[in-house]
Parts: sequence; structure tokens; C-alpha cells
Amino acid sequence: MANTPPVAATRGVTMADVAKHAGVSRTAVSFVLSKRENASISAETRTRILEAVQALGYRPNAGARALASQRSDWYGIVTEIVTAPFAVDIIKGAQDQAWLSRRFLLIAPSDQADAVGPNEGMEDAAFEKLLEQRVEGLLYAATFHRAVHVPKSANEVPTVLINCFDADGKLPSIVPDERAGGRVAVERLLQAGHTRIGVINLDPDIPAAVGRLEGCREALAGAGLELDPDLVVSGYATADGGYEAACRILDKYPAGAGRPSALFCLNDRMAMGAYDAIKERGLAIPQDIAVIGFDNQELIAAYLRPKLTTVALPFEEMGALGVQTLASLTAGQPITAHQQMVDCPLLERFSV
Amino acid sequence: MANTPPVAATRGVTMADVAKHAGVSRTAVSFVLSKRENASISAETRTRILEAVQALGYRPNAGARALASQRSDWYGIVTEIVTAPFAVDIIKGAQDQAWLSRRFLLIAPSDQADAVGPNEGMEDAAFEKLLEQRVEGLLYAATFHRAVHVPKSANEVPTVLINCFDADGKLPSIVPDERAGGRVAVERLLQAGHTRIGVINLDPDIPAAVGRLEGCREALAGAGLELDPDLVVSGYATADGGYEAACRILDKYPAGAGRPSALFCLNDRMAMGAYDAIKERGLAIPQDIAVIGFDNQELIAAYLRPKLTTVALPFEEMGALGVQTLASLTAGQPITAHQQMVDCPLLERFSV
DNA sequence: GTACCTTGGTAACGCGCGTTAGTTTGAGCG
DNA sequence: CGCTCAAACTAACGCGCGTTACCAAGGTAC
Repeated sequence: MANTPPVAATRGVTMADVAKHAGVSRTAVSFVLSKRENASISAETRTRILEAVQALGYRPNAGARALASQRSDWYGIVTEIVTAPFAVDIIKGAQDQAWLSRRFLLIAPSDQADAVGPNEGMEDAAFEKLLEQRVEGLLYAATFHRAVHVPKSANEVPTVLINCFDADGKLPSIVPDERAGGRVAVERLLQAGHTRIGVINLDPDIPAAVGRLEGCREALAGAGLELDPDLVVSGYATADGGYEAACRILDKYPAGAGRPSALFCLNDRMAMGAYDAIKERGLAIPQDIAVIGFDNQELIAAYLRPKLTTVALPFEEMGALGVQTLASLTAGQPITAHQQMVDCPLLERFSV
Repeated sequence: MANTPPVAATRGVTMADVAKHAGVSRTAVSFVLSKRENASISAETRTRILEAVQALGYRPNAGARALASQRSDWYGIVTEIVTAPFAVDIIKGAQDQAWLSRRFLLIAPSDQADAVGPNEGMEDAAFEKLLEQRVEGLLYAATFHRAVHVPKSANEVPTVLINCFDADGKLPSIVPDERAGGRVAVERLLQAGHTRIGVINLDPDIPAAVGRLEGCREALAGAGLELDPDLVVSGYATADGGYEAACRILDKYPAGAGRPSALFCLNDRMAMGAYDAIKERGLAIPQDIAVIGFDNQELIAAYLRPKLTTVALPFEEMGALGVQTLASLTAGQPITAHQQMVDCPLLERFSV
């Protein structure tokens, strides 16, 4: 008996059904399934219950469990999924980590189509929705490193910011270590023998530009060099912007007359444009001019020819660390630091 | 009175609290909040209740509501988020559509890090987790158009496949209309005056290649032309593969001696490689050779120089249509077709 | 006056589960 | 034999909510 196909009959199978099937009380089933330490259930009864679970294809009801136990095992993450070349990596890191700790990650978009008015309103809706699900903690992920204002409702549960930081300085955050990343990039160029390095900069005001340039200066200083301001040009953070910026640098200095032998592009898209500028002038990468990028935007860096050496933004790691931090917070443990910085590793490919 | 800050006091505010605050029964509150038609509640009582909701910062408990009403308003989507250049677009389309219909989309990864054994097991776990949340419907999204086997548990709730189809032919699916896409691409080249068109093909066996090539033939036939088999070369679906394939075509035919004046690349990554092969030979795009791609992989197509004209895979539309189809199914309505095909629109940029 | 509405509510049940406070049984011990 | 105590359970409550009864008061119609 009890050999009915588990799957088909599953809808609506409850713990009471399992109990009846096994000839025990519902409480006994609950004890066995929640693996309580101090539960005194005989080995024989336990196996009978587990068999019944199998036979009926019982599946716990997560909502009911959350209601009764007053804990949901759910975290929520709010992110701008629409502009998401990167957000998806944060989500992936967070998902994996959540899965490992047997939690479920609810994902809510911060930029809904039907939302009207300023951004505040949209994000509020996302936070509200997640709180209605009774998430135990919240993550807020930005697609580029910046300061953000978080809706007040985020104060109701532990909240961690990823790839951004609280403009009011209250919430814990996780950001990439831009400075160390800039340093490692330029150190790589120095190690390859380049001493005159052009820098294709982003908007100089954003945290990414500030940190990466600072790291660049540190690296140069370590080699007894200084950053030549004439070699730093800014542009729009696009391939076109990178193309134009590279043209300006290359055309300012003819070959041999102070022309840099390497370009540090502060993001990969600009590096993509720089490639074109270099190739147009009949120069070879990396023989004539080395290029190093930043971001590791896979679809660009891994498909450019030659493949681009770049510094990776640790999105997955930040996502994972976000969940870990949340786990500490919800467990009432103190966290190590208010702002955690994650390393940006160098990815060697073929452009240096 | 009743002017306490709504936000801070919110945790744990229940309908009973609202009822007490408003001096009515909990049932009355429930009636007002669920906006039932036949509920007889005086306007005065209603406003008193709504004021209490505001004052206390009441937020419904989605889990409890689902438990009591036996419906969750949740859909689940399973996808390979790790390899997700495209999956994210499907998710975005589905999210938006779900949000519009006041539903919540739970996202589960089909490729978890800790999962062991063959793929089957991993996806099973994702489906199980979602079913534990009592989702009302399931979406399964693939990152490239192909046949899939879906875990048996998917039979328990309405399930729709996106960008793939059921190998057993049972589940409804939504796929891109590859054939029409191939046709529109080649028609665009014909319209620009090209009659000798090279094709850089994918693995000829996959559905995308079959459909796109078929569309290509249709377009040629419409102009009284035939596809020259010598002009069709296959390669790995990468930039390198596209580069090599383009080299083979270009080197086989010297200028003027039957060299095609346009290349139809069956995906954008291969087009990226073809760009390099063309530029290397001192040829200009599109003046000497026009290039058209497929997929509209934004980070490539929009940043190549010149920007790539390509046919877009309608990921967001497919995601949205998936949710709509699911909504029909869960509402018990019949769906229009077992397999729905979504148009692949031509995106004009500057390579033709 | 009685029967029968409609309006404006409320009491109480149950959704599936975790959990606490019992209850029964049998073994051990003096 | 009577007592205690651990082992192996079960009864029952409550989580927050939707929903189905039911009820009281006031108005009509005859």
C-alpha cells in the first residue's frame, strides 16, 4: 500500500494527512520534520512518518510555517533590475549565499513601469511589498557605486546596502575597494615596464573615479613617479567617450615624443572605444600601447580583440557578503564594520 | 490623537489592532481592506477604519493572507541566472507584468552552487522551493532557444516555458519567431541593394540557426534569389568564431570577384568578430561591407563602432507574455495557442 | 400587528503549522 | 507494592487573516 505516485497527489497534502497515514498525531510529524533536539520520538515512529511523507509527496507550506513560527527565512533585495548589466551579478551572489543558508531571496525591482513621480515613490513600493512578505532583512543594491537615500521603512528590519552607501551614514554598506583596484591596475602596468601612463577618466566626481584615481597615484608614488595631469582626460562613460578621449591623448603626443605607452581606462566601455582609436592609428595592442580596463564587463572584456586585461568589480562577492552580513544582523550578532570593502581582483588577459 | 509616527511602530501591527483603534470588529476591517462588493459598511465606519490603518501604519501580512484565502498571488520563475546575459531581460519583462497585475514574482536559480549531480537535481530543488511557497504558477526560462525537459513537479501548477519548448510537447511555451527575424534581417540587406550576402552561421542544428536560416532563404526567394551554399560558413558562437568565419569568406573572394557586399551574422558576438576581420582588411562598414547581426546583445551592438544594426530577441516581451499566459491559465481561461511566437524586431543602427 | 426585507455590522471557524503543557506507559528502585 | 521519573507521545492554543454564518435595528408592505 501507500504506493500512489507522489507527484500527482501532492496538491493540498498537509501534515494532518501525513499524521493520519502514519497513525500518529500531527505534533509527532511536526517534531520529526523540524528535527528538534529534545523531541522524544522512537526511531520506528520516525521512519514510519518519513515514509508517509514520501508516500504522500508531502511538501511543507512555507507561508503557514512562517506564520506559526514568526520567522520567514526570507530576505528581500531591491535593485534597479532594468539597467542591470551588473545588478544580476549581485543578485546571483546573494542568491547563492541565501540558498546555502537555506533562505529565500525575494527580488523586487526599484524601477517599476507603472510607478509615477520621483524615484522615492517607486522604491518605497518595492520596500513595502517586501515588508508585506515579512522578510527578515533587506538588501539594497545599486548598479553603480554611489550614495543613496533609503526609504524610511527600511528601518523596520535589518538593512544592508550593496555597491552604495547611506547618504545619512546610518546603514551598514558593502562597497568595492576602488582605491586598491586602481592601485593594482597601475601596478600591473608598471610591472610591465610602462612608466608613462595615460588615464581615461570618468566623471571625476563619482566615488569610482575618485577612488580609482587615488589608487593610481599611490601606485605611481610607490615607483617614485607622479601622475602627469596632462595625461588625464575625462569623457562620457561610453565607448564613444573612450574613443574621443583616447584620440585626444594619442594625437597630442606623436610617437616617441612623450606618448604614453599604456592607457588606464577607468571602465571597460571606454577601453572598448580606446581600442578603436589605437587600432585606427595602426598601433598594436599591447605591443605598441597596453590597455587596462576596469569593471570586467564580461561581454566587452572577454570579447574584445585582444581580450582586455581589467580589474573586476566583485559583484557576486558583494552580494554574498551582503547576505552574510544580514544573517549576522538578524541573528543579533554585531557586524565587523560599518562599511565593508571588497577587493577588486586583477584579471589578466592579453591587452597588457 | 492617533498621530504616532506610522513607520516606527509598524512591526507587529495586526488587523485586530486596527479594529480596536477604530472601535469596530476585525471582520469590518477585513471587509474594508479587501474592498468586497457586497460588504455593507457605512461610509463613516470605512473612513474611521482607513484612518486607523494610516495611524498605526498597518501593513497586511502576505503569508497569513495567502494561508487564509488559499491563494498566494505569487508566481515563480526558474532560470539559469548565472549565465544570464539574457535571462535578466526575461525576468524584467515578467517582473513588470507581474507587478502590473499585482502579483509577486519569486525567482529561483536553476544552477545552484551547492547542488550536486546532474542538472535535473538542481532544477528540481528550485521547483520544490517555489512550490513550498505555494506559487500559483511557474515559468521556466532558458537562456537560449532550445528543447528542455521539465521536472515532473511542474505539473502541479500551471507552467509556461519561455525561450524554450517542452521536449515532451505538453507544456505551453513562448519562443521568438526566429524565422521571421531572419527574414526581416535579410530583407533589410536586400532593400539596401545587396544581392550577394554572406551568412555566418551558428551550430546548424540549434533551433535559432534553423529558423534564422530558413527566414533568410524566404527573403532571398522573395527577391528571386537563392542562397549560395558557398557563402554560408559556420563557426563557434563567439567573437573569435565570427572573426575566423568572416576571414574565410573574405579571403575566398577577392574584391570584385564574387565577394559578398554584406554579411548576415547569426548572432552579435560573431558580428563583433566579423567587424575585426573587415577592418583588418581595410574595408569600411557599411560602405564596403554591410553587417547585420542578431540578438541585440546591447553591450555589444550598441557599443561597436559603427553601432550594429541587428535583430532583437524579444526577451522582455516574452517574459511579459509568459506572465499573461500564466494569468490566463490560473484563471481557468483557455490560452490562445500551445506555442506562442513573438516577433523579433529589426533595430536600425549604422552598420547597413 | 405580522411578515419580510435591507442595512450595518459581529462571532466564530479554519487555513497549515510551531509549540507548550500535559498524559500515558513502562521501567527502576527501595 | 508504592513511588518516581524518563520516554514517547498527544491535546490544544495561537500565528494573522478570509469568510460564512448569524444578529439587531429600522423600514415597508399588507
